[in-house]
Amino acid sequence: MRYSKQHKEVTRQRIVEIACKRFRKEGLDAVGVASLMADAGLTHGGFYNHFSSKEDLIEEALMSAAEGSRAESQHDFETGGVAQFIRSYLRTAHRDHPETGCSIAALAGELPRHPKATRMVFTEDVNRMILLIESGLPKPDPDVARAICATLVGTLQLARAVSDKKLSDQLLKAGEKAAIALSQAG
Amino acid sequence: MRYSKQHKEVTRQRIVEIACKRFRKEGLDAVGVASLMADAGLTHGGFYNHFSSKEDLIEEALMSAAEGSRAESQHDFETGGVAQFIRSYLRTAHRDHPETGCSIAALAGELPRHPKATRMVFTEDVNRMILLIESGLPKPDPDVARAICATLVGTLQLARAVSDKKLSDQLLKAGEKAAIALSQAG
DNA sequence: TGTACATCAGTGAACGCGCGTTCACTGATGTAC
DNA sequence: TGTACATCAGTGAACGCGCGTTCACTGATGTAC
Repeated sequence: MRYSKQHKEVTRQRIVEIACKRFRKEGLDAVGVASLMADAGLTHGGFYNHFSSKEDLIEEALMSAAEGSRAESQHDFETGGVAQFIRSYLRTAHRDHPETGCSIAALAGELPRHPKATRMVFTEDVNRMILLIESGLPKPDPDVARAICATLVGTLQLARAVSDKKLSDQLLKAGEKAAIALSQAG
Repeated sequence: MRYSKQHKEVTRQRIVEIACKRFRKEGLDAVGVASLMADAGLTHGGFYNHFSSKEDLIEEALMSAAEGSRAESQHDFETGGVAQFIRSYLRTAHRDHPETGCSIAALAGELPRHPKATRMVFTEDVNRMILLIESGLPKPDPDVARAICATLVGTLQLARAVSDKKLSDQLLKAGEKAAIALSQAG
């Protein structure tokens, strides 16, 4: 079955989108190639028509996830500055839906064990997030932006990991308060 | 071969200790039962004489890791207060040696996908770390302690995940500065 | 004190399963004549 | 316009491998007599 011109690219994008969501929700290792392709309505053999390896797809998915988040983040900054971005990042809906959320928070824990190339894509995303935060500070300071980034990521991760819902909510609130204080202190 | 009275307990502790290190370094999923037992000088079949499942060992290892860190942390607090604890937590040696470091930072990313029982042990550890930080604050405030905890964990995770050594060092420095500022602001 | 036996930590083959990857194949459609 | 052929996205069986777990077995030593 030969397909129309753009067909292959459309399929490829569908796979990347699905991977992008499932990686953030289930983790990089837990999502298998076969299960991913089944989700896209295909069989696993065709995977290698689109990607040279699973690691290759991971890189693509990381880039795609970052691109998706950027639009949302920039909207927050435009409407309410860095404080709005912080509140939006640490809202309970973000904690409860990693599949559409920040890939940095979702995947930071797995990345140290992945190849350099993958970590470089991730590092790009981290740099972009730091720059975005810095640009929203009353007195731009890269160190403050780095610390706010780390606070947001750490808060979201802990809020997702603990089994106590009350503590999880408290972590989000405490992280929000501290991140906003840091952003204003400069 | 029948062994002396304490022999079984000694072996069990050896397995827990090795697991404790390797889980933090390689991740919970990446460390297999067989490889773990080989590291302890045993074969994999005997594993179930000591633990009911791999998840059971994970719980044990989490408790053991937390206990090990506590002594070290308390020493930091006694000698230099919360500022010393923060500096010690964010030193490059801690970033570079997860196997002997904080299990919260090392495993937070994997925990959301583990059973409730495991997450409860983890939550206990998080609570203890928060209480320890709070007790060292000039004006004890649980929210400040929670935020500092999140900042430390997030900073260490990002510093470990990025591929750019310079950025990694900058993150540690920025996190340290911000965490100390938070601890003093109360 | 000497012997027979019970104990049980540790062994290693085997279980079913899912993993990432390879590869010979299919067959609908675009292209060349 | 009609036919023969090349293309190539997608198929599905198969590869070797490691996983967590089970189980019949071993054999040195503690215990009972």
